[in-house]
Amino acid sequence: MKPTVHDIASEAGVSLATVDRVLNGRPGVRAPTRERVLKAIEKLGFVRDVAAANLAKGRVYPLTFIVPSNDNSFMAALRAEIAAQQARGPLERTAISVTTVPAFDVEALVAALDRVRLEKTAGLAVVAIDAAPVRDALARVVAEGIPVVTLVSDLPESERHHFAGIDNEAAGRTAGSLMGRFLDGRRGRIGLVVGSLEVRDHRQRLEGFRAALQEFETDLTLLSPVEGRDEPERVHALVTQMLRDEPALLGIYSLGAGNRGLIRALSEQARKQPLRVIAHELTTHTRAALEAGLIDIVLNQDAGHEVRSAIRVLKAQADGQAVIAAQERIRIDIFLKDNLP
Amino acid sequence: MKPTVHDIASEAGVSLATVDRVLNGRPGVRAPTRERVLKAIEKLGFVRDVAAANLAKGRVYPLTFIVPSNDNSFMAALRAEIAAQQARGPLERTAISVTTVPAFDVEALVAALDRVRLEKTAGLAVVAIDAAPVRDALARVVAEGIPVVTLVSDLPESERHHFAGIDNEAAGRTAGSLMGRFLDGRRGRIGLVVGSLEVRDHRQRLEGFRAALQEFETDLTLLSPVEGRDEPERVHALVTQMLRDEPALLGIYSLGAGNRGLIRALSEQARKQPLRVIAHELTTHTRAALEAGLIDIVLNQDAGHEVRSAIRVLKAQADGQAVIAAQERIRIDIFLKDNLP
DNA sequence: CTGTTAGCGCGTTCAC
DNA sequence: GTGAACGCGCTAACAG
Repeated sequence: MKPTVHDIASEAGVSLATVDRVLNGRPGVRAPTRERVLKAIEKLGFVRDVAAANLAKGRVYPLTFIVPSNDNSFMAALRAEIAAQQARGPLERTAISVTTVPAFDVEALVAALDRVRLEKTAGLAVVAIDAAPVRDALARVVAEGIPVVTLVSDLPESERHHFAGIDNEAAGRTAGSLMGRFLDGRRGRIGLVVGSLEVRDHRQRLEGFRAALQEFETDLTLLSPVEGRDEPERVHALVTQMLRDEPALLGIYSLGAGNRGLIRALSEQARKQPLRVIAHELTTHTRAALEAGLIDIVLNQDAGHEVRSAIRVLKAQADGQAVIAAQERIRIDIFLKDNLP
Repeated sequence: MKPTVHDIASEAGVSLATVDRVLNGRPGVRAPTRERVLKAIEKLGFVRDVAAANLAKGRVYPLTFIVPSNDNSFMAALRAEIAAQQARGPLERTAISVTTVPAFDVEALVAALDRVRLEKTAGLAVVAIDAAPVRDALARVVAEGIPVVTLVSDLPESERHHFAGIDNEAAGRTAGSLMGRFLDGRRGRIGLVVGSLEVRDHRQRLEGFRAALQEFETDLTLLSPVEGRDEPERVHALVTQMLRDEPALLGIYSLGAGNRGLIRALSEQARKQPLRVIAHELTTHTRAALEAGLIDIVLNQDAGHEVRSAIRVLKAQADGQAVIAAQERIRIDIFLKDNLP
């Protein structure tokens, strides 16, 4: 059967405690003794039973999540996923506490981050805002020795250990690449709806979209982006106006949130020629719009994956174990009405 | 802290053994005693520690996989994923044995299935062939009380407990829906390359593709499908001929394997007008073709997910636990060159 | 520096 | 019917 610490101990002629010290890289073992143990491990092909180790340790990981109290469906889904993992805490040996802060509120976020430093948390996951004070506050948390993962929205210049989210530039390119294939050979205009160009994610998506579209030799013109602030009402007004003012409109790329407004605007108009629409995040609203044919494509990041990945990374980091970054990459999902989950 | 069996025992005023009997639904407990225990469990919100339970049980799940010894990249990837899980056996408390049988060989598969019945396996995962003798052999395995999961290729009329694979009709619809958007308003023809129309998966993809494409009001004509038998050489010859004979060809949907041949044929021709190509399974070849612009879209099923899902389902089935089917659904991945993992 | 020992939460003989 | 006691593989005090 599978070799155990006992087998290693007797093979190496030492006691369990010594084996344990070597296994966990703790001090108090002379080099030659350590060598003997390592050789025994090698020889017997020992693999430690993580479940048993955790059981013995009885360790729990107190983790902190800081997320915006945003009203949109995606953030709600994210919070729901965190709550789900919170409920699984006893099973996963985690104790997750969640702090919500007003969206886009730098000061509130900084205050929350500074509060985290006082708690004895084993790791922090935070939806970052792209601002210098946030970067500094994050640095202070890291300086405290607390592992930090940015969630959904990154802050690459900061000291965060990992980012659990999608490559937004690639997402934009994907949208542009699809739109280019949809409208190849046509002549007309494409509308762009963003949340805010001050948000890094949105800027990156926009860049990627433009770059990918340029590779097609088309007579397509991009309208200058309108900012919907991720608010359905505002998006509704902007899109309605766009549809009225631009008879040659062939497509719309909505790269922010607030798609309820987009969908309402689309359903209110009655055009003869089809309009190709690409949006982000699969929610009840965008799903219904896909099924109704109002939206062609939804690009999605799986909030559940992001949350679970963040937890895995934080636990590994807390234990000083390396993570396989490639394995934690969050994929860009593409949904049509035909491959909905 | 988390309540344990000890807490339940003292709360209910019984011993650990009695609690255990109730927990595992074993006989030897009077109804009133059982009630007291259940009430205590309810009251304290007890959730049993699966890891500790497994540790105590020392249980291992001997699982059997039967897969075709096919030469194509997808099956190779599938076998690699199984091997990877095999290596993780000690950690996951599984002991996986793999049997390979010649592809499309009904007799060999039936023989392998009948051999499984003699082993004391805790579960079987098999890439099915759509044939009556296979269905009967599967029924015999199920009759033996062995949980069975079909992998990649299903056999719905059989007694299998679960299917770990994609909805091929939906995959076909997805391809058709994309092709329709790519070529909307054009006039021309679309080529179809299948492996074999005797394979259920391929028939389903074809059906889905046709159905989705019909929803577009286009002047597109579907050529009758050519059968490449999943062999690169054959596919190469067929596609080369198609490209020569059909000057009005606008797109190709390759719904089987052997895409090496497709890619070679595409790279050898030099057309002026772009050709929209959709294929299945992300391999080193199709990935390179995406990046080179020879293929527009690759639909993919994640072999790793399929294998891991099959294992989870088999273990659950062996323990008589229900699985959340929705959670085990294998998604249809869509890849462009822009969102490659 | 190294060894002994007592658990972690649960399952499973055995006696009673 | 019910309970006490031991062990799964590993960690963590404590001794030595």
